[in-house]
Formats: sequence, C-alpha cells, structure tokens
Amino acid sequence: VMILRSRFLDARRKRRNFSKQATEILNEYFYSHLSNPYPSEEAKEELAKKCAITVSQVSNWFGNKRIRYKKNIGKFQEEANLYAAKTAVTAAQ
Amino acid sequence: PAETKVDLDPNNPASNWLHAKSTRKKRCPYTKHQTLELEKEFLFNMYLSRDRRYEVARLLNLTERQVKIWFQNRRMKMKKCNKDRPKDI
DNA sequence: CGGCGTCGTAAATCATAGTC
DNA sequence: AGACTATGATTTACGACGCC
Repeated sequence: VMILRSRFLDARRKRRNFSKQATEILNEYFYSHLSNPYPSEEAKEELAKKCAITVSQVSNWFGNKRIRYKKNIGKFQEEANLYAAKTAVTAAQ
Repeated sequence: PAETKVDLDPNNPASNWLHAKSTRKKRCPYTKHQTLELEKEFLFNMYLSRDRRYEVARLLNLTERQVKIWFQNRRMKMKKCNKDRPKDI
C-alpha cells in the first residue's frame, strides 16, 4: 500500500504537456492581463475548468510563465504579439 | 533609425510586477540527509517546539529559521497533497 | 510588541517530454 | 540514438497578514 501510495505521488513528476487548447487559453489570459498577470482564485478555477487541469496546475503554469517571461521578454515578443492580435480581433467582434 | 532594440523596461508591456528583494537569500537545496532527517522529525510531529527546533537545526547544520520555514512549507505541501487527491488509496 | 501560524509567490532546480 | 531545449512540478525563502 505504501509502495502504491509513493508511486502515485512520484507520478506527479511524470507529467504530460498540456493540450494545445489549454495552452492557448492560458496564454490568452496571460497576455491580455500582462500588466497584472495574477489571476484570482476564482479566475484560476475557471481557467482550470476550461483547460481541464487542476487549480494547482494553473498556479504552476502562471508561476512558470511569469518568471520565464520576465527573464527573457525578447524571446516571448513574437508570442506576445500573436496573442495581442488575437484578443484584439476577438474584442473587435 | 533602426530602433530594433528590445524593450527591457521602457515600453508599455508594463512589467511592473517585478518582485524579489535584493537581500533575499538564494535558494540552497538541502542534502538527502538533511531532508530525510527533517521528514522523520515531521513524521514524529508536524509542529516543532522551540527546543526541538534548536536541536534539529544544530544536528543538520541549518539555522533555526531554516528549520522553521521548512516545517511551514512541509505543512503547506501536505495540505496541497490532500487537496489534489482527496480520496484514499 | 514578538513570534509563530497560513497563503501566495519568486526564483532556482529537478525530471521528464519533445525536438532536432 | 543522443544532445539539447521546453515545460510542468517541486523545493527554498520571503512578504503580507492573522492570531494569541
């Protein structure tokens, strides 16, 4: 039992990348809240539901995204423009 | 008029959400031995008395503050595990 | 007031997935 | 296959705030 338990916990590190749609949703939120990319608990829950992942995973994603973005804004410029354009189109209609 | 340089801070992207005090100690991963002993102590009791904390810190060559924070983090970890996996195995 | 509690996070690091 | 990069998760260390 303890072995099974520990294996389950270790399995958290055997991750799979999130789906393309999930990453899309998270990025849309991140780049449309670039001035304050800190979703509230409620917003996290909604994102988690839409992405079919856990709230913890949403928190992890934003933590990683914020630090990696800040560390190299240039590298994310193209991505930033892409999502900025996308949300602009969405807002337009 | 090139102006091709990347905007590290001047532009509007507004990365005002910077954090991190300059005085913050760099994260220093603990050794297997330190972690194992801390885990054993945690198994014994989730909350540490002042005396016990002093002893553990001395034995593991950590500061009392580090031991205190380790226990705080460990309790949060336990809580998070319970939240992500409510059911029993 | 002082010290330890939780909560949310930064930053570094880990471990594996994905790509070339 | 192997080296290298991307990415999700975990580990230290605090700041903010709460309670006694």
